[in-house]
Amino acid sequence: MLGECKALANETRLRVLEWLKDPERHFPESAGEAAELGVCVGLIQQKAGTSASTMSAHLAVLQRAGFLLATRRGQWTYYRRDDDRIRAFAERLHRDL
Amino acid sequence: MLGECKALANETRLRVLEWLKDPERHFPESAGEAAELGVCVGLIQQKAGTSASTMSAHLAVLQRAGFLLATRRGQWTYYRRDDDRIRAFAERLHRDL
DNA sequence: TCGCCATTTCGCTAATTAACGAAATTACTC
DNA sequence: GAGTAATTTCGTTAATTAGCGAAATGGCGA
Repeated sequence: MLGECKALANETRLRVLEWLKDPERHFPESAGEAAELGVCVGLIQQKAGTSASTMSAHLAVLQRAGFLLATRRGQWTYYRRDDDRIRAFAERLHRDL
Repeated sequence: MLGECKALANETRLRVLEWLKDPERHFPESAGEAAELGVCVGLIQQKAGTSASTMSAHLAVLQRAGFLLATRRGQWTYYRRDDDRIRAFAERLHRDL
């Protein structure tokens, strides 16, 4: 609960979660192949306007909180939403908050 | 959204919200009279083990986020949950997150 | 009015979080 | 195996948040 809330308590991380709801729309460069794998760090970092290392840390926080899934494919790491766990968290909040 | 999440991103504040779900149980000293008004700062502060000023700041954060309602009665300020707005927030999170 | 009590505000210090660039790591490509 | 590109880790600095005690405020009651 605390970890999840802390993960959401940051502008940049909220925006990333939002973008990943519709990757096609927010990352048109990322077309085709890796659509269901998610979006690679470089593109997210570029769109957010942060350094690569900063974005890497943000994505790690979101992953540890259970909101994102990461898949390493060669030299790229693709991130996508873990909608099941996001929904589960929202429901737990609705029950317990 | 950000403000609400930040408000929840703190152990002490989460515990206060939890306690106020059942004031009778968690604040038996506060019996009777002011039951529906809520619980005064002093009792909450004492239970949490913080200074009065620290708790005052936490309660202000929760109030600004819309999770608590405050009623000043004489020299006491009583806090209680704003369950309507808490529920509304949980639902918005369920929709938008 | 005076003094007291609960609460809030102020000024400050410590802890946590965010950010960067440089260096290290990982994994293709040649 | 060497070179290259993407990502992560490391070390550091800046910004935000949490905490306290002391002082100020607001309101009761003698």
